[in-house]
Amino acid sequence: MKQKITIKTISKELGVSTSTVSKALRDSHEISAETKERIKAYADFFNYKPNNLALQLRNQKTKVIGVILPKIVHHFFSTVIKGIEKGASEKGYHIMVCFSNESYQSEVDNLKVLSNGSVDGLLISVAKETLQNEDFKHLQDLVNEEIPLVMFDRVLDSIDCDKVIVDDIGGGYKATKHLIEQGRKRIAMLSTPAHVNIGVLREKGYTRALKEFNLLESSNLAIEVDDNSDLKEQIFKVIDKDIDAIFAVNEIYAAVAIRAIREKGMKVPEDISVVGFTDGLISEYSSPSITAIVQHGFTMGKQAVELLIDRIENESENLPPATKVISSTLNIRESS
Amino acid sequence: MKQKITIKTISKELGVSTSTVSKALRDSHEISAETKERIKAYADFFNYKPNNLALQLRNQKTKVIGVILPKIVHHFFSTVIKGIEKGASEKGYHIMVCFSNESYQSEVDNLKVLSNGSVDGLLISVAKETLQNEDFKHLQDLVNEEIPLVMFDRVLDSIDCDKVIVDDIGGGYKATKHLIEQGRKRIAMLSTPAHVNIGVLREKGYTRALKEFNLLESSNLAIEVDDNSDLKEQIFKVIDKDIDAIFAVNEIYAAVAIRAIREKGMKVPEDISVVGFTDGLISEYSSPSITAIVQHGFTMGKQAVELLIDRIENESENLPPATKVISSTLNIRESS
DNA sequence: ATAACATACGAAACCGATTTCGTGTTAACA
DNA sequence: TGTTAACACGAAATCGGTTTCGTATGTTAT
Repeated sequence: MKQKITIKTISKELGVSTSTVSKALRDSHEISAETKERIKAYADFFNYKPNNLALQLRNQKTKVIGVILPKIVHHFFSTVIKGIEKGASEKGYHIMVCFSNESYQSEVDNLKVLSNGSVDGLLISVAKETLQNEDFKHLQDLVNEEIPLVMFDRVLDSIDCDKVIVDDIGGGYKATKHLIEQGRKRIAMLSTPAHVNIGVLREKGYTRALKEFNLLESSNLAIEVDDNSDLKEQIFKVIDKDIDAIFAVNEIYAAVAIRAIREKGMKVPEDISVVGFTDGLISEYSSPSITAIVQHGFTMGKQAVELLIDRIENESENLPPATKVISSTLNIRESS
Repeated sequence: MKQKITIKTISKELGVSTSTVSKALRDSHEISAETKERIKAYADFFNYKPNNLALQLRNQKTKVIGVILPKIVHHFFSTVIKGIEKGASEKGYHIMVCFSNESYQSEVDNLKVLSNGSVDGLLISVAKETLQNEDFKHLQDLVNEEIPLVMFDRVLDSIDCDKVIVDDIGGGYKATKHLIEQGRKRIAMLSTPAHVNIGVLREKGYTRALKEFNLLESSNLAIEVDDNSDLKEQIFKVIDKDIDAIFAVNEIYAAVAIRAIREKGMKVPEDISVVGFTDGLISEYSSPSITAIVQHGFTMGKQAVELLIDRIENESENLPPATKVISSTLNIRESS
């Protein structure tokens, strides 16, 4: 990198002190008009730009927000990032993104680096491994150090900070209710293993809807999908239970379910309706297009970052942590 | 944020100088074993972590790489990011991600902020608007300042820096050749407007394949899709030209094409084969699943960042700029 | 003529680290 | 006993800015 021009360079060249240069560039009244002119002209000509690091160190703020995500190649999370970036840039902040890749150690490492002055605050969605480990010391430390922190999507009850979550229960309820209103009686659910929180919550909504319509006895066909064995085989078994609808905990399960149903010689939605969770490109462009619960990732990201910036800029107020719930909506398409 | 513990705090508390503390923590031989012990114990106990900003300012390097992308909610780009992050973290770097949202002004603004010392180098994929404007001053400035820069995917010939691109011509060629080998004779292509480079290049590959098999007269059915009017209508017109295959410039066009073909009462792949470009979730999970050119975004991101870090760490060598071409492969599925 | 004050600028501290260089103490050696 | 070297540590410069405070000069009021 070419040697950058600094205030010191300018001050030497023009025979003034660094304080004068600094003040002149910031248009201080302490400096005479002609001196200002001279300095500004010189700075302009040589394309002087103040060094960010120096400013950040001096001001004790970076205007950078750290974001730690479990993964990126995922429609929901990339939507969340977009929301975060939008909200951040609107308030003059930049974002520094790291990925835990669902790994506990990665999460800890990233946290350590980011929390050392590089950022003014952190946005975190916890890795799966961390959820399983149940070791949250790194996050508790953050809270203890009073570093502004907002958790989103995958949050921990035991950590005392602002949170933004999707209304998973409500989503599960809406999806199931929709199927019931379409006249479906035997509604299966493809859920996740119990340690993944979202599956549990969405299932809760599913059960609530069934209960409300007195279908708990006849329906209640939830299975926990095992990611380690073949997905389609597991779905085949569900189909064999003489069902007329499937509520899938995510888009991919829904897409694979449709394929499985067809392979069994049945039609969607005539024989079996399918509703997914997460409204991404698959739901939109597959044929038939898939009815799905929209998670509003963009809104979630934007709200999370706004909450965080609010914390950062109004530290003194010391308000108690808040939890925002982003409600989900149903996008009805061809599969139901 | 709670007042952070600094070297100065430690030095005051233990009655030694800051130099001693710094040296002790870095395990310098200049410091006696017992003093080291005392200082380390204290630092450990109060969870001392050196301030990143101070280090970065001192060392004149940040170990951060700036990334500017046109968009994020896009399978290809999120894959690229993943590759970038992987390559970066392997070498101890972090990434700072910004989005231009395809806007020229956004790109310029982001560039300005990042290039002021916050990062050691930059990775850029140019915004559409910038490509149209043909105003590349901001990028030329970067090169003039000798800030390490690697452009990827959407690159500019006129800027003298390292580049990583997808082999779009080869991809178009492979896709078309595959269709020809399946016995297709009248192959349509859904391309982009001429100012979008990728469409032009992929079309070049398409034409080359047709020429090679002497189908240029009979086939050569490329249309430029107009994003402002209805996509499906445009595809209907193409189908009416009595074609037996479609090569779509991206996944979405391919998915919509399949839907249009079905609505016309024809079958995929029996009546019309479809091949897409960009192998994302849509191609994988739609039914029929879509044969597609895999772009290897991950590889592209990883190679780009490795090229960049090489530049950063071996500045002195001053090698001439290189351009890497990531070759694409065909992933054959049900649609062809 | 002198006190009072505004003007225009510089010196120095500060943000939080690292590192070079200098120095006082002690031990070893001639 | 005097010289030298090793040891252990501190002072100060540095990275690139900002800001407080002090001060020389000129202007105005008394």
